[in-house]
Amino acid sequence: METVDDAVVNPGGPAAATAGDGRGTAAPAPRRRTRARATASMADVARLAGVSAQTVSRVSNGYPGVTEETRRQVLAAMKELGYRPNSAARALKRGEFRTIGVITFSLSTTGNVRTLEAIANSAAHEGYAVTLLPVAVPTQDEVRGAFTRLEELAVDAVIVIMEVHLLDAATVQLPPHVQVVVVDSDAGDRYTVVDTDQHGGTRAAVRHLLGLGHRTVWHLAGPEDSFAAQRRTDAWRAALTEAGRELPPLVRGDWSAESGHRAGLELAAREDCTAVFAANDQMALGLLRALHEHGRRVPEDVSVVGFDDIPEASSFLPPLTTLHQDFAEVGRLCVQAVLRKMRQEGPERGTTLVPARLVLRESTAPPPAGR
Amino acid sequence: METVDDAVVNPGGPAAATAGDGRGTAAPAPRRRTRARATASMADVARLAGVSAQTVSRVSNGYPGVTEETRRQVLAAMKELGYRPNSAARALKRGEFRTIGVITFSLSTTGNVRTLEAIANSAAHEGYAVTLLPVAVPTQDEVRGAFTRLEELAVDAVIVIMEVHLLDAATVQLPPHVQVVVVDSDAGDRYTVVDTDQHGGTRAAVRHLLGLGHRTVWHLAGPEDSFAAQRRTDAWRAALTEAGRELPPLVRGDWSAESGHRAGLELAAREDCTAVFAANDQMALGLLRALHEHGRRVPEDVSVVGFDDIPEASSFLPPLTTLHQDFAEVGRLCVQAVLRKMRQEGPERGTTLVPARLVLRESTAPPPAGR
DNA sequence: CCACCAGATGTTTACGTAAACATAACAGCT
DNA sequence: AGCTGTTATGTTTACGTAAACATCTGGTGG
Repeated sequence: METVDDAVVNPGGPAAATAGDGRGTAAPAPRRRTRARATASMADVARLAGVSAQTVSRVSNGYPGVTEETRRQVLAAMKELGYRPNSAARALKRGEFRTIGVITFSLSTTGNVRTLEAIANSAAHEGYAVTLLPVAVPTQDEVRGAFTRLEELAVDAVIVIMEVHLLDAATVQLPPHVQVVVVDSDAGDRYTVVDTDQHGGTRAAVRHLLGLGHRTVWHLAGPEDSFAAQRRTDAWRAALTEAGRELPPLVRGDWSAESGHRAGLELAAREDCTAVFAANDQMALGLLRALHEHGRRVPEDVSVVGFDDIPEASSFLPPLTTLHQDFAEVGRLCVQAVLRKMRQEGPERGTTLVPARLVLRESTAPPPAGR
Repeated sequence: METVDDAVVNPGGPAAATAGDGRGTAAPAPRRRTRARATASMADVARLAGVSAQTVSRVSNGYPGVTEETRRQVLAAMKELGYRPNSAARALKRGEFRTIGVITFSLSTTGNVRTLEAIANSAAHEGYAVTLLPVAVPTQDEVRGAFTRLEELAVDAVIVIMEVHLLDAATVQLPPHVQVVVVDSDAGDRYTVVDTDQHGGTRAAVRHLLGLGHRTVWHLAGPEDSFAAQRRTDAWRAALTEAGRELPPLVRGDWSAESGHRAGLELAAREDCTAVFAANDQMALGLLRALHEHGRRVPEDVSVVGFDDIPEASSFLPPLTTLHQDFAEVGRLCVQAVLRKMRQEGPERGTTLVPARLVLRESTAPPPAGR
């Protein structure tokens, strides 16, 4: 073990003996404790390459002012020792971690997961790492807990994938330099927000169904505490009102297929319901099952449109017409926005919307003849 | 903009003027550049509380040997200054980051996501953060890239959620102290592995179907490069052989519902196929659609069993009988294992299996009378 | 021929924390 | 009283890096 350090001979430093400054007064060199180090440091590389640590630093960071010859030597030494920069020391010195924290509710919804994935990819591309801050239950306490953990965490910025009022309520003070970007929120006046264009997407769905001849469109809504759900509901109302159609009573689910099934039982019982816009694909799946169980055919008797375009949507019975969300783009924009804020190039707040695209499959058709 | 910083008044530090130590010999006090610090350090807290930085450190870490009185004062000072420990400095000093890296393929499969989520939760519970290392495409180059990024990353351990031969092939040298735990692999002889009991689960599925009276069981397999898929296929073969049944030809998919649909078209055409074990629920979904399209009823004509028990499985048409994977437990065990390795308490290698549980729903029944 | 410049390289220092060691105060005992 | 041990607290130092500053070299132009 000891041998490692001992083997590192001073490779003929330029006779630094004369450099005996006034410091080493007495004491016959108390010989630094020779411990076998797990990783090589700049000093080790410097010693082996016969240069100063600073030069190693310059090479490591690709700074100019190093001869090609010297650079080669340093690189060789790095390789020999298996040198890896110590990110902790680097972060301490530089005051930044090159890490983005992502705080989100349980990864059970497709949207969050896909967004997270895109964020991670974009961040990696920009040389940033992503630290995941899971929040088990969407209660204020939990959120506050996550933020408290976050406060001590090594991150330069935070992307929040959830309704922001929980964030507001959690009276946590982030370190002043930590930037925040939010998904799934309407707080564009206070934060930088990136989101799918819920309104436009919903509008496209409703218009598609009305265009097929349906008298009106029912809505299977998501949970009240979700901003996305709320926006879709609002947009649905607006689109119907604008078209001068009757507004059917709202049916509410909680995003899960099971809740879609429960709600679907209600809808299936109503003869006058010929078109349903479900706030996500999972609920649409449950709805499809409920309709099937009640002998109502899709799309002959009832048309269904979903939201999200999860990969399975094309394998539903029948394949689901739905709104495709470009999560990859949302994630990418989040990272861009947060980096811009860190460089103080971007605006402090404002909302960026990513369009949703209607994907036509086989779950929609004109209403039954009689209607 | 600037106002923010300017507004941060020094909250009446105890006239630190007298602290003019003996260092500044000549030069009329070059006055350290008075920059508005973003965060308070231990020294700041110590000054305000009238103690040494070391005492602040002790309080911060909950070490003993501090009077209740002193502790209170320090805590008050911390609160007043909004002190947050600097994790970079801490990591540098301690030589550990309290962070676990998770490297996985695209988060498109339920299993990976759920495992990741459980890992994140368990890690948070243990005071560890999770850094996500996304690998866009499962090529050696990509994996190597991820590991290279990882090498410079601030992590103490790595959990790999993917077939490990890619890891082997990627000739990357992790820093020696970084521990590794693997999911979805058979490399128990070289690594610490945690996984669902693919074999036991598959066996339960096959026995269930045989028990219902089916002559044999067909298998809709996952992609060849997935270890989990391979294990399920092997186990399916073993279970049939053991029962002395005929081994039908293998049908292969790629995990996706779409591939399940394609493969399902083949199966649906065969009259002698009355029972199918699909390697995951998504493919089972596609299979259900294909069977439906061919007028073959489930479960009356064909029985189907899936694997995973995704939340939507209970809303399939019909609700799917499937093997429930306890991803939460897998994730928890990964974290436990990796922490144990870090403390050098655990074995270097070996495999831990988490049982899969057969969930009976409505997609299985005895074969049609004639068969 | 020398002052001066630019580029390459070395030296010092600080980032914030916590281990190791040092000191001080005091209680309990002979 | 004097010794010993215990507890609370302070001081020094090192972790690995990189900015700031210092030094050295060789060339250029007056």
